[in-house]
Formats: sequence, C-alpha cells, structure tokens
Amino acid sequence: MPVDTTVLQRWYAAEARDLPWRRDGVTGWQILMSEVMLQQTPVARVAPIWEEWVRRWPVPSAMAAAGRADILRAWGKLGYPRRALRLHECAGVLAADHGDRVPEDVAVLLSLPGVGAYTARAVACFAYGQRVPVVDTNVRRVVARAVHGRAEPGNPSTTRDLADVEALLPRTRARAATFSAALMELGATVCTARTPDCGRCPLSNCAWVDAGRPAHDGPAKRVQKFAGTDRQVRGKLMAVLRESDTPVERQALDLVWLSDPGQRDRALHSLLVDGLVEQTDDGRFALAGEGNG
DNA sequence: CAACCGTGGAC
DNA sequence: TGTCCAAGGTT
Repeated sequence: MPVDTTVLQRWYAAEARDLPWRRDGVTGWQILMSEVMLQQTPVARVAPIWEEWVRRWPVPSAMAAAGRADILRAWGKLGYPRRALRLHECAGVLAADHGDRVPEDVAVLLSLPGVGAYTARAVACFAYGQRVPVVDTNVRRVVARAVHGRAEPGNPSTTRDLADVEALLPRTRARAATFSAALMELGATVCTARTPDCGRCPLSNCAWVDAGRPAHDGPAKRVQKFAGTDRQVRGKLMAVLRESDTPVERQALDLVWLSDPGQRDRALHSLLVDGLVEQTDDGRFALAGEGNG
C-alpha cells in the first residue's frame, strides 16, 4: 500500500480548505469554470472571479449569449486570456449540442475547447463522482515523492502519469474521488514545490522521507522567461484594451512597448490572430467582440 | 515533445 | 523586474 487511503481521507476531511467550488450544490458547469480558471492561476486570485461568474453566467447558454469583450473584461487579470475565449466557445458548444449541460463522459469532455487530460477528468471526478485518475502538477509531485522517493516528478507524460495514478486509485467511486481531491490538496498545502512541510504530512510511509529526502538529481527544469517576451507585450496591450470602453488608436498601443516596435507589432498581430483583439473599420483596436452579446 | 500561451505573490 | 511557482492546453 504505497499511499494510505484511509489516513489521507481522514486528513482531507479535517484539513481541506473550504473552497467555494467544493461546496454542496455546485453544478458541473460551475466546476468546469473553476477548473479552467485554475489552469496555472492560484486559488486566491480565482475565487472572487469565480463567484462573480457563477452569478453572472449560471448556465452555459448564459455565457454563450455574452460577447467576447464582456468575457475578457470579466476575466480581468487571471492571465492567459485565451482560456476565457475557449471557455466561451465551450459554452456555445454545450448550449447548442449538449442540452446546456456539461457532459459526464471523459471522451466527450476531452473534445471540448480548453478541456484537456486534467480538466476532463477533474470534472468527471469532482462534478460527477467518477472513478478516474486526476493528475495535475500537485498529484505528480506527491506521487513522485511518496511513491517513487524522488524530490521532483519527471517530465510530464499523460499516458504514464495517468497509469501511475490509476494504480493507486481506490476501488469505489466515492473513495477514489476523495483520494484525488486529497492528493491535490496535500500537494497544494503541505507537499509543496519549494518547501514541503513534512511535519504536517499525514502520510507515514513516504518513500522520499524514508530515503532521507534526497535532492533532485536530474537536470534542473527550465523556468519560463517572462520579462521581454511577447507574452509580456501581449499582456500590456490587453491591459490597455480591457480598460478602455472605446476603441483605441494605434498610437496609444504603441506606448506600451517602445523598445522594440517590431516585437510590439508581432504581439498585436498575434492577438488579432488569436481572436482576442479586433480592428475597427476606422483602423482603431478593441477587444474582440466589442458590442456583441 | 518542447515551446508558447499572463500575472502577481513569495523568497 | 531576479527566480520560482501556480488545479494546463494547444500546437
């Protein structure tokens, strides 16, 4: 028994954070919204926006009826705004083809825009109680330590990671769902990336601790640069457009990135290609879908 | 598979 | 504006 399910379950019941999307009565659509928002964005920043979205767009058809610009403004500074666009597109598919509900089948979920290996199974598990492995960065780290005795997980491989966790998954649906939630919670609050708090860990048989907490041996993982990248420029351009209720002149956008006009133009072009920004007939720029909805 | 897709908080 | 990291997905 590599991971003591009973101990983990008890720990989760006692220690889990009271996150709004974990409360009773939360719908599949609301779970899906939370999962998309939580892709690479911390819980603390997601929570207030999620509460607002639940009120504003309680069902997929409500969101589908909104314009992209409204969605992008409501997304605010959560980052990676293409996620908001995909969720909007997803809402349209759900409203048109799935009876305004989030499907339960993993394969169907995987076909939806912005829904990948993690999100599909997170919805299947947390919204519908299915027994499927749910593998995010927290789970990968906890399993790497507790089971494999390594400080850090290897490079992500969906097939291998899913099989890895499938092998640990409890038999019954209910226990499997709690197991996955607990593994994620443990990785998020105790078995963290930087400074794991082993003194607070409920697991008594962690392979990494047993091995004396050896340091990561392999090559250090490359951390993404941000300063000076197109990503930073895109962020600055989007910030200007989010905050303006009228289309913006080209010169106003030029001001956000003076050091490299070529890079600025490339960033703006990519935003147009991505469908985040549109150009008006008179040559100004605005969030895509301004005036729609 | 590796690179790219924002943003802000903790160190 | 240094580094690392955060419930990933798409190409």
